[in-house]
Amino acid sequence: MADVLEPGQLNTYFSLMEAVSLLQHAVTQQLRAEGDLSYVQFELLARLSHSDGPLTMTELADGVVYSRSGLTHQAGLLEKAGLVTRGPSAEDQRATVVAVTEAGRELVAKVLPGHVEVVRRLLVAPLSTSDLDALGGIMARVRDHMRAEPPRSVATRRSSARNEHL
Amino acid sequence: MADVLEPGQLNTYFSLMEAVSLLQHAVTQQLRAEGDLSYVQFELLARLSHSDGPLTMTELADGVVYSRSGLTHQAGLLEKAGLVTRGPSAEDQRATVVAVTEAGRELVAKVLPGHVEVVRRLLVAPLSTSDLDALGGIMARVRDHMRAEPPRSVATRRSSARNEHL
DNA sequence: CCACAATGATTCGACTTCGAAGCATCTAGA
DNA sequence: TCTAGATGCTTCGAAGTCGAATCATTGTGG
Repeated sequence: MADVLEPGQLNTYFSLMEAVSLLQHAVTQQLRAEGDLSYVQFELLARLSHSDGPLTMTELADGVVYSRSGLTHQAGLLEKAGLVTRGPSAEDQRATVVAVTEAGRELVAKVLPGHVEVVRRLLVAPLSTSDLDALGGIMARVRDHMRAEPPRSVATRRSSARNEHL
Repeated sequence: MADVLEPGQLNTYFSLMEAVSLLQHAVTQQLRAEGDLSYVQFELLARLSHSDGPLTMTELADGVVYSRSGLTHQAGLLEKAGLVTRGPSAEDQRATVVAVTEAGRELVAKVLPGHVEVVRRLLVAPLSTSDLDALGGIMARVRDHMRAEPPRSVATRRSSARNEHL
């Protein structure tokens, strides 16, 4: 293990960060324009739409934001917009369960095609099928590795399960 | 929209976004802990340290932030911290040229090893050399494609290019 | 039953980022 | 020269994120 990275490895890191930054900016613009949603809001709605039932705030936060307060804020906005509902949990009075409303599902369905189109145009289009397969495998491995790595005192009070899809 | 993305392509996109989000969060923590710098501030200092001479605000902003006002704010903070200097340009009275100070160079030198170490541990470690090479090539291609792609309603008023709409 | 810690969520303040509007300067054309 | 538009940067307000502190509930030990 070398102490210093090869120059090419650093360049890989920079390319990765800049490309994703550009992609993130593009999809953020699209979501704001077509659905008046932030990227996080879209992620939350998509997660709720895809889940079987309502989720608690903690389950919903996992993997989307790095602070609970941020989720509280966004969930409040989504509730005010009529896209989700919040209510007390039956089992645990401390917990708040969040459910997507019909309007929320419709909004996701409305903005999803445009979202996918942006991804297709910016990420999929310039790559070959084998490139995409390779990228998918590589990033899944990196992601899993990071999830497992010691959180290093990240303030997220980790909960039990980890969601896989979406 | 008959040809939506393959499920695997969408998963590639999600893996990419989540992995980079985790990586970004990790390096941000490291920079804040070891140098009291934000990621953008570090990028600006690194860019200035690496350049031959001072840069104008516009040159400095290119590729780092998506708004000029954000750069103005950060440059002000860096100047207040004594890490950069700002002064009028000789050729163009409108322009502000930014130069890194010795303290700025020293701070970059101080935090860079830890920064590289985080990247090595989270991104490089779980991948093989060939994976890294492939990733570098793929992301460089994606990045270049996005840079060329048009509809960046980004406020980057480029020197020679001219945007038609919006 | 009663402290007391752990857990789920919210409130609050500080910081960052962006977009629109504004000011100053440069440039091109009549 | 004079005027209008383009360009460089800053100011200002709105929105988002995070961390620390806080409130409420659950669980545990005496």
